[in-house]
Amino acid sequence: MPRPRLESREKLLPNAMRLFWENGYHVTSMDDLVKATGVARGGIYSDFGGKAELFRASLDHYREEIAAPAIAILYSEQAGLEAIEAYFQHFIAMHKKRGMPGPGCFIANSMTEVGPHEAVVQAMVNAHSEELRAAFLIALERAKGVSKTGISHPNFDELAQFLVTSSQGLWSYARSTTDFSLLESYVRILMDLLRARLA
Amino acid sequence: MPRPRLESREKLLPNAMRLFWENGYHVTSMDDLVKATGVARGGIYSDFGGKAELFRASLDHYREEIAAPAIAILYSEQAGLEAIEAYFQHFIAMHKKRGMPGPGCFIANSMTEVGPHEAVVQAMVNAHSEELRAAFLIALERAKGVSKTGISHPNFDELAQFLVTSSQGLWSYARSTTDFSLLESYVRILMDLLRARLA
DNA sequence: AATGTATAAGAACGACCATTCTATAAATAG
DNA sequence: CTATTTATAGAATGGTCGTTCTTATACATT
Repeated sequence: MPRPRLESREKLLPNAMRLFWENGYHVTSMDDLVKATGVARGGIYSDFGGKAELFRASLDHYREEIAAPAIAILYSEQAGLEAIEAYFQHFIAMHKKRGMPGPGCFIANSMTEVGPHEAVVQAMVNAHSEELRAAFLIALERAKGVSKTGISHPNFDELAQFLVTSSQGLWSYARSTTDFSLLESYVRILMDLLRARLA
Repeated sequence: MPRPRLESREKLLPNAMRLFWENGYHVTSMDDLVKATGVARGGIYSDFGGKAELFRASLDHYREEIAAPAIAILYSEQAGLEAIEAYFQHFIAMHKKRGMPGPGCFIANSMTEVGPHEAVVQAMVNAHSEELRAAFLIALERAKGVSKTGISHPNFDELAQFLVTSSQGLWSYARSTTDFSLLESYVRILMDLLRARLA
């Protein structure tokens, strides 16, 4: 006898994620969410409990649907440095499609806006950073494998964390500039620095 | 006949700046500002006009009182790379004093939270980034001067912009981690990469 | 066709917010 | 002392927000 699940309900999370991602937590109102998702107020509350919970679910959804496939690139079979470059190009291609200024990285945005005030969000952000750091480390060690070098190896653990930290800056910039080439330039320089250090 | 300017009024801007810096625009209420600054509601409105204008004035105050002295380090007489390292150490020392997680960079925070929704703020943020980029470029060219190198020079304009972009990530992280050594590690790796590329 | 449930639409509520306004005190100038 | 200006304290206002509640509708099962 139950009425079947509507299509709008299935798209609730992706649509909510997009709003929070683009506009942030505080600027996005429940009214915005109702209008953008096509789901009634009551539906959102019965499915998620409230705005804060929906935000957390959106962040989880981002990690699964957007971040995870990107991180997977770092585990691909290619040589280490090429995988790192592909990781960045993957995100940049997304911003090329959407136009600038872009939404940046939902997780990086949340780190700045709500992380310091919400322990749960902060934990999710840190978990993502740790995942990303581990993936960078794998790729870096593959790059080390083919190094013929002269100078001493860098500290790869620190270098992996550096890549995580540094790339957050790129996503911040993507939100504030219309100059798309800034993103490409960042990757060019980053790869140049890595190659100079590891070659 | 006029009543003299009170001390609390003079500290209005520094106190407001601190609140916006630590908590962001939306989380900071006029009530918070009244309590933290000791200035009556009416005083804030007659001096600045409203919350949005006070925020902009706070951002300007940050550029003058916090950012400008830091940027000045990049113009100091020391060799280029040492000036760049000193710039980062200066900000890190501030976070060491305050404890972690720290406030990050007020401008970087604003870039993420309000930049995309407020054209005036976005222009201020971009102006700061441009100043910082120019200062990094000067320091880099001083570093180039002493290079004895083998490989071709990097593109210094792009490299300066890379430093601006990358460092925004550092300030984001300062807001979300209690691990103070992450900041130091970032600078160690960054300097290591620069030295390997320019030496 | 009748029933029961899940949904939509939006009214209603209480809290909070930015802003304005009023009343009052403090301090200087004449 | 009086007048004037500047400040404080906080009440009042109007709007918006998140949340809850009510009513009506659509649909699958019986």
